[in-house]
Amino acid sequence: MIIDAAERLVAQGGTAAANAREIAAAIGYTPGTIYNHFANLDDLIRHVTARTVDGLATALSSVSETDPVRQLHAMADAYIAFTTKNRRLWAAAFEPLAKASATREAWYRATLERPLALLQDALKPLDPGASEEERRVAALSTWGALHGVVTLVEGDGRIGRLDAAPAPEMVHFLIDCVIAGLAARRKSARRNGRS
Amino acid sequence: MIIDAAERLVAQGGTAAANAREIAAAIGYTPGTIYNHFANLDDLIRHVTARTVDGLATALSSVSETDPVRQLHAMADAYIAFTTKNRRLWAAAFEPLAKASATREAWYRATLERPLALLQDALKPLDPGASEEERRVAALSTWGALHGVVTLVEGDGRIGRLDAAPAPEMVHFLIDCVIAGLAARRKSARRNGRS
DNA sequence: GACGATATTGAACACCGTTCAATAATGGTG
DNA sequence: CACCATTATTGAACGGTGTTCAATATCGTC
Repeated sequence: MIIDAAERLVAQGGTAAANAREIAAAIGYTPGTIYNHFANLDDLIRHVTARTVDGLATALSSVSETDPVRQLHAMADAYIAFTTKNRRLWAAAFEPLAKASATREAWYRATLERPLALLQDALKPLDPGASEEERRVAALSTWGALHGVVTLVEGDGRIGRLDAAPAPEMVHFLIDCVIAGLAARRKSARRNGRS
Repeated sequence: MIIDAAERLVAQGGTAAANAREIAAAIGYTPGTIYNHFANLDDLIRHVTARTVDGLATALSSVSETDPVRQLHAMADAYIAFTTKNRRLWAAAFEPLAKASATREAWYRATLERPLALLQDALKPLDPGASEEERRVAALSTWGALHGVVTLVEGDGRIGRLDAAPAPEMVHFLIDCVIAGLAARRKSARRNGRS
């Protein structure tokens, strides 16, 4: 319930709008109550972020193309669609923590792993020879690439809104690059006498 | 002089440590003075960020390998080295603005363009047939990819510090992907009967 | 030395996250 | 039902923040 209210406020006005007094007012309580259920505001917003990440994972998992290349591109589109639709929620996920919050709790790490696992699965058919470790690196690199482009093109930090092509086009370019990169790796691995 | 002090404080303790009273104390003035020279704190930190971006551009421009592929990888290394060495300054560049600051002034946009232009030049030999526009997209995508990986692996926001290979390895993987992607594009362009 | 322009001040304002003793509501037990 | 222990909620307070602005000090120039 508290998380609901916080989520709504962040979605509307960013973390700045989701202050203790506003959240409390939104649910008819007083600020003190929040601190009986969460260690601090960062902790609360982290729960909001967990939901957001879960939402991304759901959005990504609802993509199901048969062709691996199409699948990857469709996931990239879903990623862009989700992050632009939930702009402020997504931005909140990357804001600095005032106090080092407990971002290492098992349940929270597991949440962050979900979208990563989906990406990893999608990459599998494109690089069948790779180890789990290699695939994880590829998946994280790909996620990072998507994230970075969105930040640079759509983000409104001190660096951001750099003039360029629309984000989807750039992201598709990068996806094609990753596909080409994986293909090149397979080829060179075969040349060096691997399985 | 104000910028100097702010830069030092951000480098040491992040933007949280660079508050008006601390900055003023560091230079022997009072908070009010800062507001005679800058519209607000965001504006001041933006000047700090401009310096940081300039520093990155300088770091990137000092890379000069003869082989284009080596050049790109060396630039990626320089990027990682710079952003990890100046962790807090770099993080400040992507923090949200409290009040929509004037991030669109010409001199500021020009500063942001500097590292991008260097990347664009480095990409030139790898995709000689591309238009300026295409190259800009490629450069921005590449920057985004680097940025995203660093954020995911080294960032300490609510999403960040995801377990993976060290950032340099992942970044080199991505650079190889971009190179492969550009090569693939050249090939397909030639196949389709281009110059 | 006097005067206008400029720079600096410091106290105040509104707001923030957070704490905690006091208070209210709750629920199980005889 | 009455009782009490447990739990939840409160609201006032504290120290901190960015920011403003009339009053003050400093400076350059004639």
